Amino acid sequence: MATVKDVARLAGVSTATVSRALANPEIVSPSTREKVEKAALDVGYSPNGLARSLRKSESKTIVVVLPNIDSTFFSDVVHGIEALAHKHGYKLLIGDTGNESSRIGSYFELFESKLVDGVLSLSSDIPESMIINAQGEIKLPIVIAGEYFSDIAVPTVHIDNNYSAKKGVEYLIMMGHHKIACITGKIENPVFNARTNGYKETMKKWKLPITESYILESDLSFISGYNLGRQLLSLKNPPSAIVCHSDEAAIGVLKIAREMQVAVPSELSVIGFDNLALSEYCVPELTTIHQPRQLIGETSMKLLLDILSGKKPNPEMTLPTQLIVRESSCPPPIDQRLQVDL
Amino acid sequence: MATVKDVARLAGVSTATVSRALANPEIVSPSTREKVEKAALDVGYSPNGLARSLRKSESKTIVVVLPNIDSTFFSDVVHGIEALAHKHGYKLLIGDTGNESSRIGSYFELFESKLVDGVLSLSSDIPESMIINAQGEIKLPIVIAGEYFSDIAVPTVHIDNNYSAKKGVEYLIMMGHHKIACITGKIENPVFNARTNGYKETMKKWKLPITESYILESDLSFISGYNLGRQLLSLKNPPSAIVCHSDEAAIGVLKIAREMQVAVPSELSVIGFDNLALSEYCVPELTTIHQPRQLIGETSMKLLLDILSGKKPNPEMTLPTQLIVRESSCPPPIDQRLQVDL
DNA sequence: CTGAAAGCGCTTACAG
DNA sequence: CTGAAAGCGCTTACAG
Repeated sequence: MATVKDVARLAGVSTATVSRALANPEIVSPSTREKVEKAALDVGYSPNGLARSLRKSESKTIVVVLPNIDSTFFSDVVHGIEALAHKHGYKLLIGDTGNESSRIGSYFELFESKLVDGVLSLSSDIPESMIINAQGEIKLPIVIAGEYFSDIAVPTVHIDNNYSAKKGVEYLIMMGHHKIACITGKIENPVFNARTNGYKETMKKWKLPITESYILESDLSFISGYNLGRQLLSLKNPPSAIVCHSDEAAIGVLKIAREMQVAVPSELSVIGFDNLALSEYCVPELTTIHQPRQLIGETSMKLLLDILSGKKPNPEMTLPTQLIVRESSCPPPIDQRLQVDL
Repeated sequence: MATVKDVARLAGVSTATVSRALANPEIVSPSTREKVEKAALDVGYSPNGLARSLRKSESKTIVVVLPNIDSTFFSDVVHGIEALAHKHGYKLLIGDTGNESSRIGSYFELFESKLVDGVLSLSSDIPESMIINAQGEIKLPIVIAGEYFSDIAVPTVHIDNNYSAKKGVEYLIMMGHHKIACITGKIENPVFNARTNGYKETMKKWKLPITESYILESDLSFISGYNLGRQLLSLKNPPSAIVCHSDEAAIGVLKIAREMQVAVPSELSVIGFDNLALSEYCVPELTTIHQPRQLIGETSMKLLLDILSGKKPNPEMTLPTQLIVRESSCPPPIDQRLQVDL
């Protein structure tokens, strides 16, 4: 491979001039610029990015830590990140943890290794020690997309998970539901913890009982929704509504309901979360909470870009969600309806 | 940041010894090894990956070029790649082209820049000039997951798209269908070209007419399936079956059929392609062609790993597909049935 | 506007 | 088993 040296020799200038002519054409004379450009072309020069990064101490790369690249949710967010990153000349390294938090550490280490300039984490269950040094300061450029609770203001982009979850439950209660079950994610994940609290707080607010057998943890996949849906519908006192903290789980519930001949929505209301494209294509179409996935990605990347360029970023950005009412929800059967005093 | 120099000073050895003690512990004396390890810990040493890569001329990174990270199909393949790459110490750079082939070039250039050791392309419409040099040789470690037609044997991992498409059409014909439409992808993409040929060849083989208005190009999204499905069902002579070259498009067809009150499968059979998880969760459950997505990813990565380690790889690997019969297909109404002489 | 020189941090023949 | 030295390919103060 050709190097600056080869170009310099052919153009009859120093390597310093080659470097300048290629990086800052305006600071060399037009005639040398031309000579260098021609020589670079002739020898088929292409700069060694490793050497450049080593010298400049910047890799122009960031790592996206994500729990699971399979998930439509995350790939949409990554798409948003990618769009903005590319525009600013940043490359993206995949930091898939396969849902094992043990692998998170190795991706954070890429920063110490100078292989990435920063971390954009879509995982929110990160040990504090990875982010904060002994003096209690943030030790690397990082933005977290998701909930993160800490004494230190780590820049975070998220939706209001608590409030969004409440909206769904409240909507059901307004229609007269009171036997409302909840299929959520791993409760140690701050995102699902917040949503589950939203569910509980709303039930409490309306003086509705919180039944343990109505609150189910899962991985929020199709199959989990399917299995836990069966579990709920087999209860001697089954719910009249199920809120799911993912669209996939909700669609799993839709399927088992059909198999068990429980009519949705007339006998059972089902609500999802995310508003994935497919939520509009299932039967019945899914009522769900819309999350601006691509915007979450873009906004996180924008924040990280700010940090990287030395600006003080907003420490926290909350993006709006929206309840999308479609066909999978309606008031419960008359005999199960709750009279709410407004 | 601490460097080898700092460790060397503290341990009282040379930088060469530090490097050896850390990379090949067995070639230094136990006592020095211990000193170095302790010193490294004390100063908080972490090796500079850029310097190492520059020196060793390998980045331990490969770029995954993919048309569209949003797509469930591709993210499953990437998942397979990731699993194996991680095991062998390789990092993955995202090369999302956002369906614009113009962006492919910049990802291939990462190899010249020494930023990646090879390319794993999930895009198959790559200009030959990016792969082959003036002497007609492959100029970089590359594996293509998908169809690639060339005089040069570029290592390729794929399914038999032509044959797989045929299986679906033949299955419909066996049941008596003859008015079979086809919603495919961009025909300039070799993958969809092969599938469409499979469709046409099967029709021809059974002496069935190939109707231009029955063959529709699209981006294979939900919405395209929905729109093109309407177009087909509005024809004065509508098809009794539609084969779609993605599950999403098939699910779009399912939706418009429902809205137009065309019963699936009794009045219309629908077949998808890919066997995404959701194909089992739609209504009716989708008959489709299974593709081993994760295996495609793993196999491609394995091939690339072989190339990277100097082995001659299999130039081409064809992975099996499978027709999965579910609820969305059945024989056509009696009056539309074709009598096939076997 | 240009060149000589230093240096980013590592690894590896070479010599002992 | 260990050290001195070179070098990967670039960029950038410094001096002119």
